[in-house]
Amino acid sequence: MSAAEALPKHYDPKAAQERFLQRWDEQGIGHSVPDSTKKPFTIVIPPPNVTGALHMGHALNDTLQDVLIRWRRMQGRNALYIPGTDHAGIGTQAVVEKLIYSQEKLTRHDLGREKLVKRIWQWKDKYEARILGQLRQLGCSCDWQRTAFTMDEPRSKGVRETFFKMFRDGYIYRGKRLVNWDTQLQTSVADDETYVEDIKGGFWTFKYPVLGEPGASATGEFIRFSTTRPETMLGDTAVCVHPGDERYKHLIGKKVHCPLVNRDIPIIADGQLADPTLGTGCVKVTPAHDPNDYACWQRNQLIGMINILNQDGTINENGGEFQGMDRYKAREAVAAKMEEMGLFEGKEDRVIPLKYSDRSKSPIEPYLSDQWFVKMSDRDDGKAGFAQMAMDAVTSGKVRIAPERYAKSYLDWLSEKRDWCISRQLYWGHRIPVWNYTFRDRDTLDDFIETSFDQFARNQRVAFHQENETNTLYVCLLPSAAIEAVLEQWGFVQDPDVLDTWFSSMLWPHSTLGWPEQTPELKYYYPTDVLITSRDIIALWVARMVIASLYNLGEVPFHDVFIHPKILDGFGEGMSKSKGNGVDPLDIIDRYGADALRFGMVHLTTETQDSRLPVANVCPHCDTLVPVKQEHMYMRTKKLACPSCKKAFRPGGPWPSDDPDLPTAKQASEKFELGRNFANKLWNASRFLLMNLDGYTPGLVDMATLPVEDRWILSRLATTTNAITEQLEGFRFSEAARTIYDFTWTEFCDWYVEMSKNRLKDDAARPTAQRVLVGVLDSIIRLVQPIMPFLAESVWEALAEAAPERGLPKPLKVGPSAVTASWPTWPTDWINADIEARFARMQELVRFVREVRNRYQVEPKTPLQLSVKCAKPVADDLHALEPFVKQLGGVGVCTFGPDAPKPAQKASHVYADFEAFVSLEGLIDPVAEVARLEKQIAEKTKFLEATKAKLANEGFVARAPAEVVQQQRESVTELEGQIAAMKTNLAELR
RNA sequence: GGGCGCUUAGCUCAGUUGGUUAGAGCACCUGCCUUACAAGCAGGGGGUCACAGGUUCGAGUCCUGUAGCGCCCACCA
Repeated sequence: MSAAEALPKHYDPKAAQERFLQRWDEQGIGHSVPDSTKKPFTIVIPPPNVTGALHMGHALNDTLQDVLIRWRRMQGRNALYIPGTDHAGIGTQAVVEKLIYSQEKLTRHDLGREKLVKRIWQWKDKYEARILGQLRQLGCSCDWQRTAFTMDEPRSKGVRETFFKMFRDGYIYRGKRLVNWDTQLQTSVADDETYVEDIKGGFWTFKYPVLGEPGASATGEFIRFSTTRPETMLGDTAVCVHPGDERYKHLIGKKVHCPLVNRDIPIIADGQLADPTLGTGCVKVTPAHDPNDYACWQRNQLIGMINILNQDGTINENGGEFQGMDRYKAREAVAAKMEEMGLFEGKEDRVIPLKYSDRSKSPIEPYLSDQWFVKMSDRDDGKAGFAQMAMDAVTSGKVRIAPERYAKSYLDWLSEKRDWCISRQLYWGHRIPVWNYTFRDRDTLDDFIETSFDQFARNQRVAFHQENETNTLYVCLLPSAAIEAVLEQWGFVQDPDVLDTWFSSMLWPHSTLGWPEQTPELKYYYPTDVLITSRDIIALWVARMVIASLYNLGEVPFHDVFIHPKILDGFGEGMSKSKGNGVDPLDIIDRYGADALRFGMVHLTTETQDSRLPVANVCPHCDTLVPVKQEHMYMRTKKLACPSCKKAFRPGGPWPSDDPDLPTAKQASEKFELGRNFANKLWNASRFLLMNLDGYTPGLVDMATLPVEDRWILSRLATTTNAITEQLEGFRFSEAARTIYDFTWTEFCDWYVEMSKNRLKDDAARPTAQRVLVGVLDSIIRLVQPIMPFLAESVWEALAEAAPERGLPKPLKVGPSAVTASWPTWPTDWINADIEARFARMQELVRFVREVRNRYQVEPKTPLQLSVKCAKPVADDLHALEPFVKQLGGVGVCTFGPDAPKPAQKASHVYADFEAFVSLEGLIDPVAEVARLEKQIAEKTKFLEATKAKLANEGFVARAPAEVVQQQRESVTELEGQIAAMKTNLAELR
């Protein structure tokens, strides 16, 4: 028994993964070093958050990246795929804080900054390892030696440098802004870190008494307004009406009295804030606690702004008698007080949307707070600001976004040119490198700058900003322990905040290459080639990377951005932790193999739409697939009974088990059977070859002397190779997967391999057949390697033993690994339309024979009289049919050629180039055959009429392309011939 | 509210600049353990391309509108 026969009948992905992951590590296939003789190809991973494990979205993203990397590497590019993770400030801190609280009942305030950060680093180490492990399991050929983390030493340097430069150049400024305040975590959160939920709330209507001329007392008139948050009345600084609203026109400019805090506030007109068609048409203005009101204040700054909240959500000293109350208590108290004063007009219940913090799940308060900002708008000197720079990069084509439509979201978002709040009130993150000191008065400050501070004023590592309103000096430093020490000696304190996570991720394409150091890597690999990511972070991340790269290096960070689809669950909803409908990629790898997972991912990556992934739980007791139903989502179902074995289990998913005795199901999805089956098919085709390679000798294959099937498969191979190359160039991943699948399965396995069986038994034909078979298989392995690397490597290894010298047309000694093999290219004249047409005729003949077998239900051993009258003889090609005819077993007499005899009682089949007859003697009732023929004639006639009608249409003949018209004409001729032949046969049969 | 998509076979999806009778995988039916593969082979059934208009010689494909679904952004005193 040969080694080939010892190969298992099924491809074993687990064995392959184990074996080749280790070997690739040893070979260091992903490791890349600058090499001026080769062109680089670089991709940086969108760093997954260290909050948790990879999900299917990551699997998709990382697969696509690795496909491009592996493909370009085969094309001879020096491919670098940089792996890494993101510290994900709020997310990670929240997860760890929650964990610590649940286990030890300690808050971050109990622990303090240093201890908490230490604990988060431990968490990070654990999850980073897990993520990188998953990435490796996926088969990603990353350069593990270049693994980066957004908070490691080199990346921190980049952050510090960038912040310093931006501070120095005036792009970073200190501002008081309204932020989403999480009163529980006591931090501001970004808009994208919040979600909105409808809750039952109240809708109160109150009135303020209108005052007369300045200083005068109440006029007796009232102005009515409504609110869902009465407590904010403590911070009202105006009431606002629409300038065109006749009801209130006479009141504009007058004042009302706010009795809660004993304050007189103006009535202003602002068309953007007040809508005369809503409610009373009048709104109270609380600039410090409402985004719209804040915007109104920006337009009308004279009205002032009053903050009424403490950081923990209680009312501060500006709230008068309500000071110290929680805001929700104060809401009721304020409403009661107003009622007491007779200023309450009514309350209705109303469902109101309330913004929540994604992390703490507590309601967000709009809160006035001191923050750091990056200026996005255009500069005062008229030069393009950051937002404009990023827009120009795309409109000029320096950065191409695919699919194209996403360029619009990118441009739309940037065109708002909104400044970016970069400070976060957290411990976990890059500490803001600014020290400040607030002086007693302006003179003291000026004096300090002139004297003491003078030693730093021109220091290249120091930048400072003097804030005159508060007499505060802000000093930003590049790392310098000495200067820090001096500052602290003077009483300066470092800003307690950390930077928004995106501030470090925006540097990723260059910080991973060592920037700000001028490393050889930066010089060689930068700019990177392609960025692949999901559409939800186009604005947050992609745009900012463009900005940061242009600012730091004057170059775009990448030339192409590919936005991949979103993976939805079986019901069309996005996968998320909160819905509990996620899938662990490792479950899929475990069941179907990494190759199948990758193939599935590539296959679903179409340009137009997102893809649903119906999921099933695998019963841990009996392996039955139990489809996930919608009601299992949102973690509602914690226990399921297997419909087959009746035993209980917990549905699979990303949430932790709270019942250790209940086994957890793994998850499965039929979608990955496609890839698994394909892997198996290719595996078995390889097995077949290996079993038939005895006596294989490498040798030059001469195209001119090859039989038709060889020339056909090579023509198809060349076409397929070209197609896949183009598809990958255009990020048409799904098409590439389908192309290699169809070629391998249908053309190579179903037709070519079958045809080769006969030749392999013929001593004269065997050597060439072996060479072509091996050559084509070798090419298939190469074409499939980027998508299914473990499979490719498995087959490569097996072939290396049996046919170490192979390839078309001239065999060469191959290298040790499919990963480093070259991407195929072929002579253009291999593509041969005539040969393909000839072959198509043969396929038709074969299909006829098969149809006969199936239609007439011939018993396997019953001899069948078959005769094929070829109108255009293809005698030279007939040898290729033998395996198929033989395969049918029952065909006794089979005659081909122009003079093939017609049996007396026969079924007839008419094709474009031939007529075929099968003797019906003893098989079926001729009456049925008559009926079949009549039906077929009717169908063909109907189509013929339709075609003729088309040709009779002057518009069609005049305007359709000539070749289309010609096709129709040929179709008519052919149909007429076929119908005539059928009629003759019908007459004979009768 | 603004923007972007989607709606094609029972399910999941393809469908090039409009052009012969709209495809695949799974599922289904029939027959096969044929010496690579039953995770397979051969054959077959199944679609008014969401709906209504329009442009065109010709529409799954282009335009307008309607309905349903999804995503992004903004907002809701």
